[in-house]
Amino acid sequence: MRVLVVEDEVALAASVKRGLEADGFAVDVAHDGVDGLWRAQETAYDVVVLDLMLPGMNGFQVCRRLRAAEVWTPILILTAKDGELDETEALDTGADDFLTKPFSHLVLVARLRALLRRGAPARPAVIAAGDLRLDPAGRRCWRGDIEIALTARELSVLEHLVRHAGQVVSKRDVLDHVWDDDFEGDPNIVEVYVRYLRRKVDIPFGRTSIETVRGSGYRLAADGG
Amino acid sequence: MRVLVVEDEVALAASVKRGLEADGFAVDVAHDGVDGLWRAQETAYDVVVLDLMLPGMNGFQVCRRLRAAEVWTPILILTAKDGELDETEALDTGADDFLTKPFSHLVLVARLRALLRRGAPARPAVIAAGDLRLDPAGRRCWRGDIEIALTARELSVLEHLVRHAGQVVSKRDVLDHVWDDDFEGDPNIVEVYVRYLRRKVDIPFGRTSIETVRGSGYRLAADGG
DNA sequence: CCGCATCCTCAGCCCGGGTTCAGGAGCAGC
DNA sequence: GCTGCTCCTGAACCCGGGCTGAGGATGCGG
Repeated sequence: MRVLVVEDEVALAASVKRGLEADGFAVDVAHDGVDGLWRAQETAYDVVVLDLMLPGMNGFQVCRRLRAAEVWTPILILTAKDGELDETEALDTGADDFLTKPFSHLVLVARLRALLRRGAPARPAVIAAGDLRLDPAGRRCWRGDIEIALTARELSVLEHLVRHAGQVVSKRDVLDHVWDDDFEGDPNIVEVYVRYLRRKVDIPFGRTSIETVRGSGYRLAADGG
Repeated sequence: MRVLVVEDEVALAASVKRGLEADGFAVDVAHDGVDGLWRAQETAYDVVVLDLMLPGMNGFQVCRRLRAAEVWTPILILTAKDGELDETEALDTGADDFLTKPFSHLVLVARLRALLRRGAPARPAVIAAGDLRLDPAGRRCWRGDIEIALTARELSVLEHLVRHAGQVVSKRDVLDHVWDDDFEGDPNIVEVYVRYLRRKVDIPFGRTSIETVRGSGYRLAADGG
């Protein structure tokens, strides 16, 4: 695991480096924002530890620039102040976690490992069944290269189907996962949305990805039909 | 995707609910630990967001109880304090991730999606007797590589036979396991379905996997015929 | 305020398939 | 072979799950 530590306080940087190396990390250190930004772009680090207060370019800027450059390496922000503003701003700039100084070595390692466990955020985060792709975060959907316009509900229903591709999901199941607790309407709504979906993702392409399993529910073909 | 938010601060809960709904989640809210525990057990949520500081029962307790009750829904813990103890303890009690308040909406959503992505890996769970395979969850059946279309009843009957392959199962037994308790119709129905099955899984393949044991019942050949 | 997209309701239709039934075939004992 | 079972088989009935089109309600942007 390769870590980049961007920290201008030499003593602290050295201490962190030593600690992390003892825990089996390979550690590089940058002492200012510009250098940190450069290294983070040039090298495929598994995680970046980024101080906020830096000479030249501060942590926020580094973070934003990295994300702008499509670098999605997990970033843990270090902040001296315990200001709410710092924290929210840090996370809004695309950081994945933050830690307030002073911090214990144990916590730092725990958080780094947590970030690593999650792995690179795989920003697109699309799920797929065959050539039917779906980006839950971006609320988009494609059949092959063709993007399909889906409404929020349609996409939610399809998302649930894609996440269980190959398995039969009952209408009750869809209802429970896509609609609120307090939905007490006509369960027929599921059939209606399946129909909407078929009209958009199957029929125009001459496919049959959403199969009806009479008496049980629906099944999205694992290969997308 | 169905989310349960357990959070006693009404304003925060409402804000989170609104935010998540805008991102296409179906959100239920519980305002104390007892309610949260109850709902999380009763409903198949895809993920639970759990505040630590709760009236009645705190987040740790809720988390531990859920795991003790064999509920493995991913849990994201929210903590106000930035205590080292909180974090490690949270992960020890079976939580899957934690987030320190205040947090940005973006980060919350990103983490929830990360948890969902890790979600249940869709186990195949097929049962078989020789080259006769059957996927109870997917409601599908194959003889070798050839898929066989079975109706719900047919598949239920065959499933019971496959689960007892090599043993004789009586008609009464099949009736009891496949049909409702209150079924008081013609027991001949079992014979009828055995016939349907033979027509689909045996005859076209020149096999005899379902043997009649006169006076006792039927036996599915352990090697699939 | 109007128009449009989205979400949901409703009622009618169709057909798959679960069940029943009656008669025929096969097996066992005499 | 005859009798009395059990089991097989084909056809017919009919219920209800699933599909569909139309239209009302709601909310949002212009």
